[in-house]
Amino acid sequence: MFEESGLPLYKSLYEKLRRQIEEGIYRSGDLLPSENELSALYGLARSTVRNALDRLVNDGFIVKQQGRGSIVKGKAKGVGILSLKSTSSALGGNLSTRLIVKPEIRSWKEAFGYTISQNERDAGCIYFERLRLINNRPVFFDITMLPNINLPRFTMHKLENASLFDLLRTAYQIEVTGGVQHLYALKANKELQEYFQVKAGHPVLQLNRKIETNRPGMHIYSKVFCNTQEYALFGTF
Amino acid sequence: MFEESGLPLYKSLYEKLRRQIEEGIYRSGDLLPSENELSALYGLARSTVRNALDRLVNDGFIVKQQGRGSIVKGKAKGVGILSLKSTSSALGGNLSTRLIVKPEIRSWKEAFGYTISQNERDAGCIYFERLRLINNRPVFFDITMLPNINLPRFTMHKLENASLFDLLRTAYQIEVTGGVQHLYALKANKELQEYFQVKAGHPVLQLNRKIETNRPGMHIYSKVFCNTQEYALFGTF
DNA sequence: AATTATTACTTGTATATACAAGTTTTTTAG
DNA sequence: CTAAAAAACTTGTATATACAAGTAATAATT
Repeated sequence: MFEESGLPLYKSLYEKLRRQIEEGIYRSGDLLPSENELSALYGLARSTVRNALDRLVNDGFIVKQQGRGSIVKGKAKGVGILSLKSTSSALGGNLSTRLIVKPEIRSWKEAFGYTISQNERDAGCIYFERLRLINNRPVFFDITMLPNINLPRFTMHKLENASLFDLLRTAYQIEVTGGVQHLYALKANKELQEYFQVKAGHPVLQLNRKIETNRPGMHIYSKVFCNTQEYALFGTF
Repeated sequence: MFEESGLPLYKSLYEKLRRQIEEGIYRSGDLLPSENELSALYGLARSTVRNALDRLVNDGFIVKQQGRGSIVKGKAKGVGILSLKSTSSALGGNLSTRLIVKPEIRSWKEAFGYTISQNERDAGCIYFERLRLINNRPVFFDITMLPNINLPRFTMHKLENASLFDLLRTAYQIEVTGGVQHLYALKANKELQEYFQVKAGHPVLQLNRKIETNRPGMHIYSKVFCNTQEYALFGTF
């Protein structure tokens, strides 16, 4: 079944099930086929199936219950805090992104207070700024920096919506393994007042993150400002 | 070695290694004994050792590197956002907690906008409020609510520092499995102005959380206000 | 018909084995 | 002494097997 993909068997099964959940083939509350059924279906040992399911549990796609089965949750865990959600109504397809600074190669200046390694400094910095709008109203302003290590044609990709981590995972096999984050509440400065169309003194949420990946020594540095008046910064963990 | 504990073997090993890391027997950067060594040391199959190590990886205590070994990180992942850290200097032993409302049994009114199940409603609500001070200056004010299900003598325990989750894990075998959180920046109201000793208009960070546990249907509801002027809300993930 | 006991099915725990892939140390060759 | 090759480690992937523990469906009993 999975022979020619080059990926490990458990990873192929993980991606297949993940895709099926994201495409709605399995819906929230559904039971996945049992471990023995998946084992027979794809000709894998039960341990291999369990390895794939363990990762789906870790990523928040399913929960398991002894005696019952694997229950689909339907949505992935966020990366720390990343996802966003309306405080009032469901967030439809009204999310848009405006690139303030298109992805470009720079030299490193600073990384929001986090320390960067010599490797990262030598590689140079991919830098971009985005303003995100919900229903055409600006809600998030974020700055992202990452080292330019083995990322051919990165600046060619569109960086819209929340696709950065999907792009890194599917195109470069880079996965997020963890990180640290710092949160502040502050008053909007002039730049943010302009971006968010708010008055002086308006409270704004600031989120700084240093994100670890499965590439040793490669981190993603991110700074997000959020106008939480109508929309909250939302996350699952 | 672990026969009489009643716990599964992999869990006993997990707890043992976790304890050793937290007590500083293994320091950050150290290598744990290899899987084969642990296997021989405690008379366990390598799979069982790997099960324990996988959990240590998930909890952020170690990272593994193929060909090298299991490298100790030394600090656990926070529960979503929970830990706190000074923005200027290292946080010494100067953290103290003042119980504003001692743990008491109430009936449920609301749960910070989150929906609670009928089971939880029937069980009643354990409620408490805490003010946390760093160097005798108030920084966090939090309200916690959880259903009173099979928690004998809970209100007898001291709830100081960040011990709630340790208490639940060690005394009641309750572990956090995930959750959702919402973040806002807002201006301090009169109550918070008093608690934090700040002026009107001061920006304050608010964090609402619904935390899932390994007990199906049991959640912890938490609301935290934070004065981030000197200390940031800090978390690892 | 309702209750109880049994059975079948589910995930959880545990062991044993084998080889692949990556890293470090040791040995060997120059 | 240096550099390459080999060996001896490490974790990663994969299979096969067995029984325990929890849940759901079925059969038996009252």
